[in-house]
Amino acid sequence: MAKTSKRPVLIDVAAAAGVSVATASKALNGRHHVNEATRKRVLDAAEQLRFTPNPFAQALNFPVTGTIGVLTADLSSRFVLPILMGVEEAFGAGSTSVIISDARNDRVREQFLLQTLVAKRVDGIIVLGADANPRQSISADVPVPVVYAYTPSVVETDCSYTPDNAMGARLAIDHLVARGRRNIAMLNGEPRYDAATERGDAAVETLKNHGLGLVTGEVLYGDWSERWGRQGVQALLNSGLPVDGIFCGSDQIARGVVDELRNGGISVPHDVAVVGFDNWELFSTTSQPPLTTVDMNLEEMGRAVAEELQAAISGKPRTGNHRLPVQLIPRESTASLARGAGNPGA
Amino acid sequence: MAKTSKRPVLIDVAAAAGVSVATASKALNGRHHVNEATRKRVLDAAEQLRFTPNPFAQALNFPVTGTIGVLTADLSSRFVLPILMGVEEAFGAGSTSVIISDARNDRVREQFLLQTLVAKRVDGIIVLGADANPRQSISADVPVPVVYAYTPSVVETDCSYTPDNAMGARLAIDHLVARGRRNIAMLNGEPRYDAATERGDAAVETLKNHGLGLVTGEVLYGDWSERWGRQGVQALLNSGLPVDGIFCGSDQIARGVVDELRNGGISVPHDVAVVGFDNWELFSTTSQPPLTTVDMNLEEMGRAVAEELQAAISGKPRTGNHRLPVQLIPRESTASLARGAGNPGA
DNA sequence: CTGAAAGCGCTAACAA
DNA sequence: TTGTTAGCGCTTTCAG
Repeated sequence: MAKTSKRPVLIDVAAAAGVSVATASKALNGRHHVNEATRKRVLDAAEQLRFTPNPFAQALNFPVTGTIGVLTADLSSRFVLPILMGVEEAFGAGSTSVIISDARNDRVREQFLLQTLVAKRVDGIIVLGADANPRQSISADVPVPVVYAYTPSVVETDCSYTPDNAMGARLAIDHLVARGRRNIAMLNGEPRYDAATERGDAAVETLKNHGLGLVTGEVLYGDWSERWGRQGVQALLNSGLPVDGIFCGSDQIARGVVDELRNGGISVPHDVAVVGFDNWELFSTTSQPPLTTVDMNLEEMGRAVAEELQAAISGKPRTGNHRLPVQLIPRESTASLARGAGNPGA
Repeated sequence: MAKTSKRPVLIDVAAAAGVSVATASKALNGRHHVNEATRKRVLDAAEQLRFTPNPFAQALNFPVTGTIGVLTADLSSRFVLPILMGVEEAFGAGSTSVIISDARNDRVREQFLLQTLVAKRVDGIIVLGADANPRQSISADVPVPVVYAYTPSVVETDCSYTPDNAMGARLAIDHLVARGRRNIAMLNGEPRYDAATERGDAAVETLKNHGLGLVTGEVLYGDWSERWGRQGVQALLNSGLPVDGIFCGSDQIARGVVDELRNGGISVPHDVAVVGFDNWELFSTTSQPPLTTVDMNLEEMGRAVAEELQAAISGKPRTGNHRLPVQLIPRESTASLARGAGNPGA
């Protein structure tokens, strides 16, 4: 019968190289005790036939399968995607494939997807949360290592990576103070999010270390919207307080703040310097002026989590919640007055 | 030696049920000629042992592997994610896993990832583009079916799904005309994108069918930004033309348009009705007023592409570029004057 | 209706 | 250094 042009398998390579499958296997895998000339012959044959080993057959012989699962709470979340990209980058180049499953904020669906991942024999699982509040642990439901990203697990011995929100607040406040601002207010997001409270608390503490306090006495909490940014500015203006710096819990808030200040005829950064949070470029770079903001390095977080999972899979698990350093991205909303377009005197 | 608590395998199930592996296999897979009582015993045993078949062993016996690859040009693209979600939804529930790889707009990297996917024995590949311009075909480089989404392949016999941009423009213009607008302008995106020209051309043609023409004589092309929306409005105002409706090539443009009209003291929708494109909710719903816009049903596209790939894998391939219907989402930016907050008199 | 045995493609003892 | 052989876990003829 006609030779159906199937993929070449190891036997074909072995035959072409005039050796046994065992030798071919060893040669291909760089194992010990293979004559260099023989190895070369095998490699050439494999090349010629465009042979790629069947990963399913390989997986059958090994405890690890070369696939990991990413379970997202909500794929459409703004914070999930950059982390996913980091994960993909860390694994994608190598021989590990990344299977994604999106729970769509549904616990039942999540449990189902988890079982599916386990059935597929993933070597490990990354859980990507959409907010910073601790979540239920899945580690006990699953026979493989799990690493949590953005959202930590409530179980302290699980391994999680979350952004260092406190560090972000510290950088922001230090920056404002270094820019000569002393009358600082904070317009924060929703207090039910740990991300908000961590930033708020750290801002207060950092100010205290500078011998300062918030000009409003306390952090102003609202939601994460532009609208709240605008409202907050209104409130500040109405209060008559001498504000010269505003630290916002998110770039969206900051965007509203900057817009409303402009509407009120107040110059940013000359009269008031503004710092955002997230470095969501859609807002931070198109704002007028562009926003100084805190970047959580989410892609980096993805990479870190990927490496941590790799380590756990190879038997070197780490535990606890790791705070990933953030960085300040200085832009014009806090530019030095000397260089700014504002009043050059003083 | 101690029984290391490994996963149960088929032999274990067979033993527990007191049958041979062959029978167990048949029972589990609903094959012919298995006594109902026996089948039940096997199923119970499997349940008890929490047995899940090793997919790698299964794949070794079947031509299909139950995994498909998604190759994205740019994971961070706004258009890619919704499609990916649709794909994930269509496959994720079933037994097919979705492996993602992000080429990051790098041809070399793309080729590499492609080979990796092939090496992993995916049953098929979905190529997710980030813009509407036709792209190079990969179908010849790869021994499995390929379906293109958003970005069609230049090869006409390849199978692609793209949004029906012309339909979107038609819906938008029909809607404006139905709202009584006769002096319509179009502020479009960059002309080097097919998405822009398709929308522009269809808008002109639809107006002609209504016995109308663009108030500016021709489509105004710019880029996809808010800034261009604002500039465009300025230009229209300066021209002194009696504009009462603006169709925008994107929601970002529309957002700029609405903002600038408001700054100019012109009421939306009373004086000028505005229609956007994309239904990017970040802009379309937060705009003041919220934007009537065209939704490309990208998640639906993801589902359609997934089904098409399924079909192709099971030997029923289709070819050609399929235009996916879009829909108009009416919001306040084109509300009826009678119901609007504007001048209630006529 | 059931089971023994072959084999999917590969790796790893063990001989030679 | 190389080849022979026995599996990995499963499905599937083919006898019984």
